[in-house]
Amino acid sequence: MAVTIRDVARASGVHVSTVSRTFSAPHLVSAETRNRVLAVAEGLGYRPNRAARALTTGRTHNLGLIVADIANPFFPPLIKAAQEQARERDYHVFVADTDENPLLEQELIEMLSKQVDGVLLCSPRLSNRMIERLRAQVPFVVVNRQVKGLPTVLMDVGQGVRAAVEHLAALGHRRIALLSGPSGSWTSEEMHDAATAAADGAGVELDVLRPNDPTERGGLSAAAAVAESGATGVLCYNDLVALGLIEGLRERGLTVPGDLSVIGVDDSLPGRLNRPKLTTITMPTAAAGRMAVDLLLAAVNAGDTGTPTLARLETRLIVRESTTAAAGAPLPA
Amino acid sequence: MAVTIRDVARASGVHVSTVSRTFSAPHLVSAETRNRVLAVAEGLGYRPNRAARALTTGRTHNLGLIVADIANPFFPPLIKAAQEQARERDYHVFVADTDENPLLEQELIEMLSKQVDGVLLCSPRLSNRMIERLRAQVPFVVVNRQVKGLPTVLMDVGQGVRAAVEHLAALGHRRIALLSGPSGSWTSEEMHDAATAAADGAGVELDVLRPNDPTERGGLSAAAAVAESGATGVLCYNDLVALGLIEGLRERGLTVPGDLSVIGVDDSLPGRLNRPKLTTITMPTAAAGRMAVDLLLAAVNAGDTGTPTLARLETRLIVRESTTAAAGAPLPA
DNA sequence: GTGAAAGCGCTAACAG
DNA sequence: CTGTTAGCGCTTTCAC
Repeated sequence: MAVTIRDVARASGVHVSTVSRTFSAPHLVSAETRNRVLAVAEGLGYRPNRAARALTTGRTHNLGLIVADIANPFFPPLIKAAQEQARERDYHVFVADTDENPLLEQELIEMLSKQVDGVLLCSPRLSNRMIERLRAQVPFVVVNRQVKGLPTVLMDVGQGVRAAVEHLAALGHRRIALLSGPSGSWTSEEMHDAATAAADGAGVELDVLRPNDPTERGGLSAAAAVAESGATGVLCYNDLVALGLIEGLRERGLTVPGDLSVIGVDDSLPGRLNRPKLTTITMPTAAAGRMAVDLLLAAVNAGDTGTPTLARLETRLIVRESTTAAAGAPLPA
Repeated sequence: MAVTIRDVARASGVHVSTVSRTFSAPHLVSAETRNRVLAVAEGLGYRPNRAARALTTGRTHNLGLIVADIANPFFPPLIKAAQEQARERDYHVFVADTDENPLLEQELIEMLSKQVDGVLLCSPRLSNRMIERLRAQVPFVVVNRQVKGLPTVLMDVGQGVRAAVEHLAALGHRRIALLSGPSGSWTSEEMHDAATAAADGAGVELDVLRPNDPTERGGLSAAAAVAESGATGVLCYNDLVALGLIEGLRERGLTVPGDLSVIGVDDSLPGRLNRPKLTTITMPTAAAGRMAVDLLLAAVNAGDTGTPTLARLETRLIVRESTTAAAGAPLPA
């Protein structure tokens, strides 16, 4: 067995509770005793057992982070930022991948609930009803979806989408296609609404197309429909879809941005490294991860009272190389 | 407070120990009692508290997974596979990012050690000495580095590197550059040794160049050196470096594979999506993640006795579009 | 097959 | 400021 509080107490000639206090409420211990205990603990290599502590305090100092797909380049920066922020606040984080499967998501939440002080739900696939039922078991913060009454971190794609549509319109594109994402995706709905409004405002046509899949495969298989739509500008659900689309268009002899202008979402690594460099909408995923951790910790420590917070993070368009003036249209001044 | 074993006991008219057995040793309970307890537990929404269980059993059913950089596309598939494998075996996993910082790595291991049954160390930056010291606190499995006496999962880059060098030689490249990785990287050493031997065997020149950084920036800033080296074939530490290099070369008016052939390592998403599609060496990261979990669990359950295991996973060359015959050389039959 | 009792490592009143 | 006592939720002998 590892060294416990009892070993330290014995070796430093004090009672266990004094050792306990040395670690969890140092100011209640005389400097002299404290130093002695600390020295002994150090020497013995003592580490408080957090699980045991959790049993009495009711605080595990652990968080759960549940994402749909770790391998989707959208998530790693968020995961990285979240676990870093948590660590700085002395929390550890369980990361679990639901494989886009709502049932698994629910099961994971339930399994984890006893072991964490709160759960970060990123782009959950669970129904709102289910989420509201589960919240009795453990505090949540939801990222990238709006659930009534829960603290939420939203990345305001609408902003970026409007800018994107206006950008395309300014380049002379009169017909724009929107390759939207999986049904049930909050982001996809937001994009749809913002794009519709912006297209209306800019006086351009908007075709809404639905790929199978929020990945390069989805984009690839949507290429035919895009080509037939007559659109010269395309806004994609994410960078992966955009990259797949570009590939699919190329297979049809269409070039980007020569024949069509394409815009992605996420500002992901593959998009930045692609040729042409992808024009895209930034998603502040790292900031969202940090903010979500802070909101969760606040909810945990405040005991879930108070108005549920809603953090809206800004997105913006980054113009790179995959968009240019429509054929026959003059470059804007 | 959540519902405990005591609530279930009371509600089903049995002693707590019977409820306990129903969950942890069902065969010791009569079918009748068991069903009743189960039904009551279900109704009450009871979930065993794993932390409390850990206190008596000494098994947390948690694992730690420590990686250098979650955002590096090499890791997400490994993380995903590892946590999935763990989940199937009823384990949860803490994921922690060390930011390539050995001190942080050590601290994370120590903090996590009491809370997990074992730790997966991926591409650790810690010294061997330190790792050996820490192993007293918690069982390890090391991925992508060889530490004497510890269970290890290695991806045999050497294999792929030999194939890569031979591939370049067969295409008529007489001078090959190796853009190796950070010092202290086991993979980089392996690549170096294998490349040297293979170049020797194939009768081609090998230049070894050291980029700053195992990322696209490293490749970008190595472009000048590569161009000056006179090499017509380049093997890079990873896909990111390769992609950065290609970009840097292009800025110098050099095209790939027209002027130089470039090979990466990892078979990562950005490489697959790039144009030209990157010729690369597969790293079976997902398999490594699964295998590492199994080795760790075996070590944990065997009590760390027995010969430390060494799993060597195969790598292979995937020829895509970034390599072609050297200028003036005929395509091989 | 089930109950009683002790204890895992730690914290939290309560005394003193 | 420090020791005493009880107990967190669960498992595990040991009886019966």
